[in-house]
Amino acid sequence: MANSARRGEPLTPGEIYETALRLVDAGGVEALSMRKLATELGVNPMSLYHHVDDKTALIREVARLAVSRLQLPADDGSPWQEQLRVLAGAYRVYAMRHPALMSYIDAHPAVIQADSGMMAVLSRILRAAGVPERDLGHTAEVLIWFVSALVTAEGGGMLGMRTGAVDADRSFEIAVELIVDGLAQGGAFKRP
Amino acid sequence: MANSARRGEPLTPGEIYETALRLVDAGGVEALSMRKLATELGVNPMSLYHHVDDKTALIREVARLAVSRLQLPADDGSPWQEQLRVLAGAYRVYAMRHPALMSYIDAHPAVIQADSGMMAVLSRILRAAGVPERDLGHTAEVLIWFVSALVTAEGGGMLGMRTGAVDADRSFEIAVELIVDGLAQGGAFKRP
DNA sequence: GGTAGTAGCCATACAGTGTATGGCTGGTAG
DNA sequence: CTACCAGCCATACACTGTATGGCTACTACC
Repeated sequence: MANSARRGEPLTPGEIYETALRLVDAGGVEALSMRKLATELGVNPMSLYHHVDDKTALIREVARLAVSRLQLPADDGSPWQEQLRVLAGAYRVYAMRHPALMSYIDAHPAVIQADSGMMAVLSRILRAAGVPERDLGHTAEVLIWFVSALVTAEGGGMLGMRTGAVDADRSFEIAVELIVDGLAQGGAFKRP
Repeated sequence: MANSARRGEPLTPGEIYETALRLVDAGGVEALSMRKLATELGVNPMSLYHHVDDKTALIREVARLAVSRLQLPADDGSPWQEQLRVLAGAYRVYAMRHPALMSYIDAHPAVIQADSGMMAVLSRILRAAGVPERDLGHTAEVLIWFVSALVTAEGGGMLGMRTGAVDADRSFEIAVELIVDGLAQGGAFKRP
């Protein structure tokens, strides 16, 4: 394997994705260009294509890398209401770490086919909340989109842009409590 | 005013925005380029700049045009639960007409500072639901993000991509009923 | 009526993008 | 020793947004 003329060692997928993630975090997805990434790595732009199919594949891998770092809370036996609050909080913290990437993922969710362990944890909690099996998928989907949109908006500084409301913590609290109350009520799952 | 060499009449903002909206609806925001738009209008690309500041201003105007067509239901005296369902449904129908643009607006809400009449209608309904004045802004914000994310996802064919759930109508129904129940419960607005 | 001003349009050019193509080099398998 | 090929790179193409400057024909004013 011939290594680079201007670098000591060959490129690794790891450093490519890490560096790309850094660029995205710093300037948004639109600030990530193959040329900038290459310069950052001290390498010719075309060299990247020996490790990555194309730019969309690169971003998908970067997204996967970020998602893999989502810290999911374990089942601690506490009531489902509390576990749901904790899960939402964890998702929020995670989103604040990569706001630009979150915004991209929201618009291109194909990048993550299976949401790592997120779906499993959420399903368990929803079952505990009494959501019937036939509505589990739909409900999980809805809740992920709800929370995802909200934390992405907050991370992108887009909260309060429509209404002037400014206290993000309060908005998030209201959001979570609305969901908890709605689930507890269970009216959405009544047999027709 | 010298009119075009290759067109009979001067460009109008109207036809520019209409055509741009058509392009966006057809191929997404990324399919809208100044050159394509110009060709579509039978005009030189640079001619557009006499009517539009730059591309982001163009998109903002296109978004405004689309938003102005949102059909908001009037107060018909029915219970707030019902009015909220109708409002959500109207938003959904509207979003399905311009899915690509919705996705863009969700990621760049700065394009619409004041959501036309949407905020007013929503505020009225929330007041009727008993949401205290100090939480009105936050709650409205949260709900708009909730519903907006969901219908954008549906319009973009991104629903079911995370969980495999496929019945969009059912997902939407669950979403709305969760919100209605949550508001009715009112636990989110209890004094600390 | 003549003239200055300008609205509208266009040609050219520049810096940037993703990536297809093909060639070089040096380590490794047979 | 030879063939192969992983890794890297130089060049090139089509595309993007838009800065600059020039042309033309209409309007406003003297």
